[in-house]
Amino acid sequence: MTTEALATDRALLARTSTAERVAAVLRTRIIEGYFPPGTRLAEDAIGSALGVSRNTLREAFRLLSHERLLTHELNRGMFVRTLTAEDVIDLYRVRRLVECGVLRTVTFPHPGLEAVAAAVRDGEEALGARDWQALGTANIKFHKELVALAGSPRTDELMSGILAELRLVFHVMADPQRFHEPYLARNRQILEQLQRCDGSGAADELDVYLRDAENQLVQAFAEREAGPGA
Amino acid sequence: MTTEALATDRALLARTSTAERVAAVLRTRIIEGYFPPGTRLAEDAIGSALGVSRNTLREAFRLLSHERLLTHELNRGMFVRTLTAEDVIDLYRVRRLVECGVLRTVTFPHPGLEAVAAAVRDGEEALGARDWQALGTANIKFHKELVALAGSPRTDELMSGILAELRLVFHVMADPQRFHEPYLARNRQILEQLQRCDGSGAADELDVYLRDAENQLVQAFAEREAGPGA
DNA sequence: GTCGTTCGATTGTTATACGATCCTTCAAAA
DNA sequence: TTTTGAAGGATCGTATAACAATCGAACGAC
Repeated sequence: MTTEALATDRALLARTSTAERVAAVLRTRIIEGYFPPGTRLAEDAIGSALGVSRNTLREAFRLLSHERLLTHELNRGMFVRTLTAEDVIDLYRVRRLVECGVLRTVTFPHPGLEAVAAAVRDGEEALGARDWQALGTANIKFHKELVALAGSPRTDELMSGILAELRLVFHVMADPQRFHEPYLARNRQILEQLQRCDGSGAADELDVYLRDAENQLVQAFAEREAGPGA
Repeated sequence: MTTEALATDRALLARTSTAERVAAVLRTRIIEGYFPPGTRLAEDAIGSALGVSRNTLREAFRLLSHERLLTHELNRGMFVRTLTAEDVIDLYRVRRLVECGVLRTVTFPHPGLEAVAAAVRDGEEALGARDWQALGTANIKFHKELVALAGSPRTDELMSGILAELRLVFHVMADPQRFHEPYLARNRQILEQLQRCDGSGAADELDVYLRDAENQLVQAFAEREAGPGA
């Protein structure tokens, strides 16, 4: 009997520090919109509410600020990040660079395509059930699995951060949940191109796809700028 | 008189926190090899040596662990990251994806090429002066400027992290400083292709360039594995 | 030689304290 | 009226101390 088989179980055993658990709680709250962008997170208030000390909370804050979900102003504290139109543009610039770059390398029957297909199916089922929440989740999973085709831990982590920021962006949309709906059909089309080993064609289509989404979001930002309180 | 012109000076005024300054000191020490990979950084020892409290030091540790220069093991402390051959492979996978992806977009006279040209010149001057330290710095600057052509803050930061990790990798080379020397001529060639707006050709050449460097490093890792104490 | 126990060292976390900085308020001066 | 300056409170940045939890090594029992 070998002990190597247990190596994969190690991650399950690894306990998480208090700071990481606190960060997870705050991350969820921020993404779901409980703490809207611009909110100040006072150390005292949050710390006592969650029952952790300031030191531990600060460590959690630092974790989240590295994920770009919080920004830190010296002697002023932590704030939920407020993204600008320029941020959206940069986020989509990175997405086009990375996602399209990965797709272009798919010129053979890639085993990871099964996970991509699963994400597409999840999205289609969510559409059938009119579960917009699940649809958004499936769409994000689709793009995460696309990048995972590269088999690069660092690229995965990069994408994970980019998508976390994007969830912050989606909050500016009037109806964030339905934002993803029209892209569902295009997801399947890209999947089918990949299954035909036409990575280059898939990349070209994804490029247009991402430009469309970017324009849609930038326009939403422009409208918000025009009439914030209207 | 407008105040907008002063906006760029703001970064200079912004004081840095103690944790950031401590992180800067440790970062330098790690990169220069004073703390070799695998070294454990005890909170007490480092903290008292630098004259900062444990809390502040821990914030600095967290900064560096996010840069992947340190790894954190629960209840065991911080260690200088020890990279594996797989890390090298992944680092170069990301480099090919990002650097080549950026180059491929250069199909017009890009103003940022001046900075790239400056990095090439720096390298050539360093070679003439046989200043291997400066040569390595110039080479890293070359690649950083290549990526900067994308004009994307997030891509710049990603690349900055990748290059920091690479400096850790170079320590496995018997003669890290001269490692970069043969790539200098290829830097100029890529620059000239970019100046001819042949981004695609430059990308193709850089792809081979990076594969060569990767193989060289992976081989050095294999030799180190074979006879660590020889 | 393997297993269980003990013990010292180090980290994880909390609590407290004080100086530094920011924001607000309000009054005085131009 | 607008601007300037000062006082005050609130919050953060940092240091210090303390205790619990955990790890690693040494020791001893079987």
